Amino acid sequence: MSLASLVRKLEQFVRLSPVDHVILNRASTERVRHFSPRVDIVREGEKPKDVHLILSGWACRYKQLEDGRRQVVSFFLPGDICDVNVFILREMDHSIGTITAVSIADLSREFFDKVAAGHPRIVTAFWWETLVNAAIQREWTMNLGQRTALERMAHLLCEIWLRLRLAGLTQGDSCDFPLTQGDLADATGLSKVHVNRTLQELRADGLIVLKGKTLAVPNLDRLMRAGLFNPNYLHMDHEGRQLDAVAPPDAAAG
Amino acid sequence: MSLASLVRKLEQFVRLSPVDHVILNRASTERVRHFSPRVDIVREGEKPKDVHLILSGWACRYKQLEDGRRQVVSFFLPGDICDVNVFILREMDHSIGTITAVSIADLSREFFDKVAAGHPRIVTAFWWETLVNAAIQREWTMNLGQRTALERMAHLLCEIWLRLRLAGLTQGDSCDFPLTQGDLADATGLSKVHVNRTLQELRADGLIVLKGKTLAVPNLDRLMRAGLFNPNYLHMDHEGRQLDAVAPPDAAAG
DNA sequence: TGTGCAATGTAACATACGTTATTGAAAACG
DNA sequence: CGTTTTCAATAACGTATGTTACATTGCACA
Repeated sequence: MSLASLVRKLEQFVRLSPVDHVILNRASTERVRHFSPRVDIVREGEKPKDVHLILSGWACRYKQLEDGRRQVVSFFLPGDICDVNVFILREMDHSIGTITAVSIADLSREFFDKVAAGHPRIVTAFWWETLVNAAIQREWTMNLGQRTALERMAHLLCEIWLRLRLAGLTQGDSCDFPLTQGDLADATGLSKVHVNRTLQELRADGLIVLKGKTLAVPNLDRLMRAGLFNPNYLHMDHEGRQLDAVAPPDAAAG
Repeated sequence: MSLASLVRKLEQFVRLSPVDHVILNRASTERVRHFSPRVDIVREGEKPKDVHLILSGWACRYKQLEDGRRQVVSFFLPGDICDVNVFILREMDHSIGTITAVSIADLSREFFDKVAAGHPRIVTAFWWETLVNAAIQREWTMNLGQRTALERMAHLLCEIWLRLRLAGLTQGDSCDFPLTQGDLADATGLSKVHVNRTLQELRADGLIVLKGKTLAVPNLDRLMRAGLFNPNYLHMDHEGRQLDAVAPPDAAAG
């Protein structure tokens, strides 16, 4: 449906040329697939073939132990790219599953080769995406290692909120929120029961309004304080800073 | 001192040309700096300028909350590259500090530009390094979120052991191990006291011999089982699989 | 070659969070 | 349109791990 979220996000950081837009647009409409909620897009152990761009819907990366313990290690929102250049690796070390119904575009190795050879601004934008994803993963490590249940949950909600907002998917102080308490448990390393307790506490403190599949954040600052949330790791502070490409000019001659 | 660990690691994955060797060799001898144990190389909030290659010694990435809680989010061993292309970002979202005395080579933006323009095998190797680091960070998320203290510690020790072995830094079943119990606590999200208890238990089970600054692993398989350790995420299984570059042939004409 | 400081080890006690179980309310479904 | 399944809510109870405190060892350095 919407390549808009990706472009909106990337352009926050690098100004893309008209040709860049055409390239991205073509790539994201050529090979589109649709998935139901709660199914796997990719499974651990498979050979990675294409890179997936989330066009609509929510998905997650997760890992599982033999005894069934499951950890969600990241969420994918519209506009997110699963892993630039994953096909370099021989096999997947994790699975990717949908939360809601999802449409994705499959981006081929050839697409990335073409980008690498002739579209340095997109290369820079993809490196930015890669570095931010790494930063998010580090922050999750911090979240699980050091924060209490309440802080952890507040932090996660702040992150999702800001990422949705960057993708243009919030309306006023509320947004769609399809995660179940079970999903939140798998993502925070807490039990479902304790997730419930924690959400009750956040509600009681007036930090969130969560009902059905809608989340409202009446006061983001307060929620951020509760989660000891420092947005620096999302590297969103780039308004007006329209970088030129990182690759040298001559590489752009393709 | 030793560029060897980096080259050894990368060549596990991609065959580098003689010219590639020269490039890497020059980059890693030009701008070398030395640091004492327990000092910061980079601080959160600073503008990233160069990329750091660890030539010798151990370092770590860490994040800290205002109240002092500290999480080590990764360890750097000889041959590790801190973050390919970090200078794309406006400021660091974490700090990098030494554990032991450390020497690093500073790799400039120009170096990466040159590599991107004319050395596709190194580009591939750097993407591999980047993707593996991301996989390691995900596994840490899993480790902190789902594993018990004993599993977590065993898992961490397995990872360090295998990474050291890949870098050629183990001798038989033992290796240098400069981490204090405090470091292990910060990395595993456990208290120092509980780290001590956990190490005692691993010792009692004959899974490790840890004394002074030396670690021995008498039976890696048993330690791996104790940590529910699946090495797939390190993507080391590439013997004989000498990939050609990912970038298209024409880009190699530099 | 002591002497001081950092690192390790241990005990007693506290608690945040997990587990199991049950209930009611929504969704999903045939 | 009833039936089934999933999800949320809550209670009672259990435990892995945290906290505080102090003793011991080891090592850097004067």
